Amino acid sequence: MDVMTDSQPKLEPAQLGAYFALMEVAGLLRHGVEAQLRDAGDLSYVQFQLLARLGLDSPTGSHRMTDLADGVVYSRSGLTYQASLLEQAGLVERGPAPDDERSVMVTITDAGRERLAQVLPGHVEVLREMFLKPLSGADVTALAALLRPVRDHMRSSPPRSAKPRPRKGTASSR
Amino acid sequence: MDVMTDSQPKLEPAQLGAYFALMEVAGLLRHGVEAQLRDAGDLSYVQFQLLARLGLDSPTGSHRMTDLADGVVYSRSGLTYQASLLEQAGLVERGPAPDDERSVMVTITDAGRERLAQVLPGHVEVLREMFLKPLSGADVTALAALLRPVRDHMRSSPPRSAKPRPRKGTASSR
DNA sequence: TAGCACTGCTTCAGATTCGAAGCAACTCCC
DNA sequence: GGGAGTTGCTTCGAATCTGAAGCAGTGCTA
Repeated sequence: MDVMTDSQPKLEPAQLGAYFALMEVAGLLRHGVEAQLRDAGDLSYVQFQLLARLGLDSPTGSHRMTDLADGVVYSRSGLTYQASLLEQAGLVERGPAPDDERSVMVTITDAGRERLAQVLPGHVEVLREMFLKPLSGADVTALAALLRPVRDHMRSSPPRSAKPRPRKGTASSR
Repeated sequence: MDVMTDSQPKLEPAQLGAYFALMEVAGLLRHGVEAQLRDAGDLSYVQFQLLARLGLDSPTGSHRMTDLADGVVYSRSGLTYQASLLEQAGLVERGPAPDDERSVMVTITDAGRERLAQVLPGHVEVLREMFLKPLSGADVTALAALLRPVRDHMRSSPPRSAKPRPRKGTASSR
């Protein structure tokens, strides 16, 4: 529009509106879902996401830790923590990966599937009530179509779970 | 299979897609923004949101605690915590409200405005880079238009910050 | 005006989160 | 095959978030 389109510090109202609405919707939705999950099955949102990813997404019911972390956004250490909790609760099992000794395969157990089935209907209900209610079928499709490219873009540009690790040898040599 | 359309526990793929994409985009975006804010001005996301709300949204630069909490989604106690931190840092001031002795008015200070101005350009930059880049102008408008009604719906249905407080008198007696 | 329920905020203990550091397995290149 | 660098996960300490409980001011009613 004007001289420089590159770094002007202001955003269009629509851009700001989209940003704030997005963050607020996600926050409120997460809050609502979290409460339901706690009531229905004593699961945190993260734990539910992990179970869902294992139980619904994966044919084998297994995933590597890193793959799970990438999907759920959380830090590696946070994932380790939650995976431990799930394992203690008997909802998942952790074992070595067949082809890479470093990796840990997380597998959902029958109890895990059961728990998942137990909370899913209520989860969907909350989703419908809070999120989907004010949207038409076309709206939902449009929304998904708009967000998907953004997600893909975000996934690729910053190495989400692999930060440039500081060189081991602190020496600046070479 | 689907005798009843009301409570069937399954969602359309588009619905699930919209849901997951929404949550993941919001999560990744928040992550990115958080890192930038920390680097540029040593602010957490919440602290930034509070400052932004005070400095940009409000003509007077003041808000009641509760109004802030509603906008930022977080729990009341979390807000108290963050407000304390901001006050310690000299970025806001807390004082009594003129007409209600219970309320606490939070006001942004000059230092707060300065800090806000300091991080804003970078913040916008991250937003553009992560969030707005894959979207056309029309896309952004459409996205905002789709999310706004959802946000309004969520804001109204559950009294977000006013939970039905358990009666003081535990006695169930009449 | 006294009594009583309600609202606004804070305090508190516990749970969850993160980044940095560390250990072990893998890969590449000579 | 040996060594260096890389990757996968865990441990650790510190910061943050949350819900429940508590204190104080307000408004309504008799």
